[in-house]
Amino acid sequence: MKKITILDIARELNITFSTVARALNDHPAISTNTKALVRETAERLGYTRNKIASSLRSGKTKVIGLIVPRLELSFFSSVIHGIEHVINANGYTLLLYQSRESIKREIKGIETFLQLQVDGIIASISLETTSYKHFTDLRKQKVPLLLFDRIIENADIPYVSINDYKGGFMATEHLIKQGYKDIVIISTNHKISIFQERLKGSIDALKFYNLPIREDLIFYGNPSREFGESCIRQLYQNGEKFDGIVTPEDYTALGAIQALKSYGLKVPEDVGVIGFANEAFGDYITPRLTTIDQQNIAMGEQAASLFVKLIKSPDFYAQPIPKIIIDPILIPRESSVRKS
Amino acid sequence: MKKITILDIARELNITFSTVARALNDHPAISTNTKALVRETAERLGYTRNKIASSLRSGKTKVIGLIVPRLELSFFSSVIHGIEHVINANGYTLLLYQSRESIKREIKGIETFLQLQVDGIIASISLETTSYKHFTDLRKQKVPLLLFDRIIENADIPYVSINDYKGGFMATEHLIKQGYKDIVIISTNHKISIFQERLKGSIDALKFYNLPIREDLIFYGNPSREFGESCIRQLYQNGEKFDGIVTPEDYTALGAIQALKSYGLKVPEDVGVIGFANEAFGDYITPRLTTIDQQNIAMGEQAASLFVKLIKSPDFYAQPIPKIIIDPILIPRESSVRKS
DNA sequence: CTGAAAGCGCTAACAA
DNA sequence: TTGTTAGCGCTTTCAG
Repeated sequence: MKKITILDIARELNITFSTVARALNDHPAISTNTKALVRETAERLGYTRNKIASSLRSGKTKVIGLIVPRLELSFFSSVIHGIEHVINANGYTLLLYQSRESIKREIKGIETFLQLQVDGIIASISLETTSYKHFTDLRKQKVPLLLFDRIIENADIPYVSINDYKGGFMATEHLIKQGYKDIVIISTNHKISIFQERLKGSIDALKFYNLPIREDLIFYGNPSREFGESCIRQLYQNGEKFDGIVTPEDYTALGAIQALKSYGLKVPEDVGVIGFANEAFGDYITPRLTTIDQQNIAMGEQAASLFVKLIKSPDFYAQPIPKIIIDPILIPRESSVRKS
Repeated sequence: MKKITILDIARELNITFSTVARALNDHPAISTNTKALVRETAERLGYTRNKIASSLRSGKTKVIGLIVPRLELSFFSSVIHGIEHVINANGYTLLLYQSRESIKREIKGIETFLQLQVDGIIASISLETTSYKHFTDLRKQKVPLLLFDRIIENADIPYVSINDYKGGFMATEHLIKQGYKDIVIISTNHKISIFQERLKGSIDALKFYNLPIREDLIFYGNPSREFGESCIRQLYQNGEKFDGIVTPEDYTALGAIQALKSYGLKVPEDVGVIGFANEAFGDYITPRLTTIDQQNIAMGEQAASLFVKLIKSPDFYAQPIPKIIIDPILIPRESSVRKS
């Protein structure tokens, strides 16, 4: 079965293919009658528009490339939900690429997208990414780029993110207000700004409430269940006194809780734990995990809306570069709330 | 900054653009010298191949469309991991579309993919899907299609799946062997074959071990946490005697466990529960959830490998249609193992 | 080993 | 309101 083109439809109706093209694109200068005829014939012959051809000609693909670190994090799958919704509603299709936290793959993804002539790229950078050339180059090439959550600050690239400083502050403040005093801060050794901001927020919260900043209670590592466990192990082995744990994200918190349990410590009675990101599993575990919500779907929708808006304007990178900062929300659950 | 094309490179080197094209495609009839020269110039000028143009000409896009119900299920994100790996290694790119369990969106996804001239489609059907025309039509149009996990049987479409009958049997048998006797089977009201097979397997296990099949202990609904809870609530309200629960997937099992807990019943002491799919959260909850693993990554890799193999053959739908059936694996964890 | 030339299916400017 | 025509950037056949 040969593929049907506008030429086939034209031949069938004894008109030229450009009339057919116009009819299919709902061009105002075509009679309603011809349009109906063309549509009907298209339907009957089983015509499918060849977007490749129209993209080549028009220079627009109506495809947006999306780079996320990994789909396994429910944060990203929810954001995608939001993005996809808005993007599709505006006639765009999403092309997805996972960097798997590798800068090499991130670069590969951008390359692939450029070859495919995507109309723009939305991305959240990998944990490994410390050099930003592959992103700043896009700006030079005038390829629309918008970052979300894991953003690059001061790069004149539009972004949507949460106020991570505030999130860190809120998380720590929450533990303090629940009466926890010796607070361990688990942070990361990644240079990514969101984690740095969260850490700053945590430290400022301690300061604000006149609690000492103890370097021996601050950990730096690769956020993960394993790292959460290992921090608790170290604390335990060093005989440190502590009763609260602030983590950079929920998996680290999960690991911490599991390790605490294994040492016979009760959460939240003996130790309060708070995560970050509101991963889906946090609501299922025992005790249910207190965390900071990043308004995932809203973040996705706002990112996509902003992107769509900018891409319509004559210069995507016109000054000032818009930056949307969303407020984090504290989700208090069992892991940090002592039954009084 | 104007986009660089092979013409620019040709002009720069005083050769024709067709030589440049051949050089870039590593054509055997081009001297190593010219190739080097062309590559170097391409690099220097910042050339990016326009895949849209080459796709239009060659009729191949090297893009595979993937339709999954939803990314939030870790089963799908893991399978995607496997698929992406193999697909990329073979020079293809993945275009992702979520049906969100809606047949309407599923059809929309296929349409989008066809317009984009993807080289083929890999899909797992939505729960809502009972009519298969949009899939069987692909076969008629000779568009390569491969299904995984949620497949359509007897449609002459290649697929990769697990032996769901065996999975259902194993799950039920496991509970029986653990000493549970009054076993509730939660199934679904979806027509999808995988759930039907699991149910059959469960029932046959009861038969095999000479346990009665009690229709009042079989539930049909929409697999979800809520449905799991509601089944337990009904059982409780009806005063049914039961001590084992087989579920169609892990979220239903999660709901069941939570409801059981709320009624003061202990899992696994009073009631044993087994899930299906080995969702990531199952390992985090208390008690840790016994489940059936579907070898997600392997499934993805096998699906992609088979697809790549078939797409290279002259006729994708040549008889016999290959079907790969993977063995399910029982993952015994706390929710079904009584400490003796 | 390289060049010339046709054309993939569509959009859009210009004519009529 | 419709037709004519020229490409978009590349692949590929046929010549040389």
